[in-house]
Amino acid sequence: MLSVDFIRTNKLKVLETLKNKNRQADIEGIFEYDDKRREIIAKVQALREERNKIARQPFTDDTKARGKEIKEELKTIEEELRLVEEKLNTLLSFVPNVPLDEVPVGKDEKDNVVQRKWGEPRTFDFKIKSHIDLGTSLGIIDFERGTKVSGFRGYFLKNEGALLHLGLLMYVLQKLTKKGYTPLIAPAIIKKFTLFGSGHLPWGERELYKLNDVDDDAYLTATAEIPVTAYYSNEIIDEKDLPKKFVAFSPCFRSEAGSYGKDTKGMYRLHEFWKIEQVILNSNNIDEARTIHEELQKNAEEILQELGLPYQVLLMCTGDMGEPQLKKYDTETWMPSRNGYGETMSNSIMGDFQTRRLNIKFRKKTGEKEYCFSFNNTAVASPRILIALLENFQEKDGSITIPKILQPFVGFSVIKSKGE
RNA sequence: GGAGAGUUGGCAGAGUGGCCCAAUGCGUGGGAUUGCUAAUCCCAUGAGCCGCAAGGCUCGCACAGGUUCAAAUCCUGUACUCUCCGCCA
Repeated sequence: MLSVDFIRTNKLKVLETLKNKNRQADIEGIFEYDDKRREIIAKVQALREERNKIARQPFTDDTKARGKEIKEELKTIEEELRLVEEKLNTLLSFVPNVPLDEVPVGKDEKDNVVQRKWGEPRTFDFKIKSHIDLGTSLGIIDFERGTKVSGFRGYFLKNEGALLHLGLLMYVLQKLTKKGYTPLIAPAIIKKFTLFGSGHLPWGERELYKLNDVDDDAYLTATAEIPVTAYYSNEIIDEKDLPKKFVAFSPCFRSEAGSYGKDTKGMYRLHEFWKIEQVILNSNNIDEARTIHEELQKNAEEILQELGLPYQVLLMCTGDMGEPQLKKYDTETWMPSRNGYGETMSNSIMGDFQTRRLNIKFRKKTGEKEYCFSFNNTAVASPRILIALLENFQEKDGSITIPKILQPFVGFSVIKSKGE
């Protein structure tokens, strides 16, 4: 959410953003409804003022009569205000955030800019297997029974697969905790306001699982970003307590409506996965924002480096970033069976877009209050990362070598082939 | 799921229709005093809006409605917390 003031003073930039991010919003309508709103508020406040004055005076028949009038007038005018505000907020909620200057203008993913690559994709001297074949033959992933029990995109992780999944998450949770991030286990059942707050609504409704039959204000979260960003909703944080850094676990649920045909096999696109997410709240200082963004990026890259997985980092163009983002990096990890890089992490500066919706402010030393900036980046998402892990570290005999860093967390150094 | 008791500012806590535009204390921030520390004293400290300023206004007592000329206070619903019963990991 942007403020009307911001949109007024930066109208050209906002219109340009609509074009660059390929979105639509009724800017003139916003101005119109905002004018109406101001006008009505003035009236409402004047009437309330009179009412309050009368109520503090000695009670007479005259005051009673005037009081009754005011009551009636307020009733209609407050209803009018409610409708205007509702309309204004709806219009406002569709205005995307304005990207930073260094973000490339572009139409779609083809216009993203590779920032750097790390690691050489391994060349194999044998015919490689996909994670699907590896997982099945090693007895560590069971897709058939997964879909039997859970449905399309269902899976079981089994034996070393199960241990690897949890070990990875624990490794990352511990690593970032040591860096001073607060570990957090976030709720997966969340209220609607958190989704609106994060910017997943009003745009992404189709992506979400809704628990209508149980509770009409209950959804399954798509990422820990949503509950964790809302953690401080309606709160004011002392500037000296910033930044707030979290490393948060949650299961993630995605209906993937609209992508039925995509990535239908394997562990790339799933309805259900587990993820450790980095979430930071800070002041609205833009230089600090860039620094924090790089810190989040460095954490993610360190993880991939320690795992020994080749990756590339992309600076996302305007057309391929979401509504709330000021700037976004995607980190893509090498996946041999795709013969290419696949997205495994996504790192965003959200500015005050989310914090306005969630009403999260910070108090400066001077006592002034302003909206915080929010940030988030994946730390690790599994099973997707298992694709890279299994495929990159497979051996000729079908076994998998486990990266050193993970061994203490999983309790083995190799997943042995069950014999061929 | 059932029965009962609660919910006032960062915290404690007063207020049971109009003198509440929420007392007081603690905490916090700023200042004075001060070899250092402590203590003491002064100012500020719910949210927001208007104004260059002086100053003014609105909202706010879990949330949402309602009654009333007037609501923290009365009524209804909801959420949450606590105690007990049931169920459950």
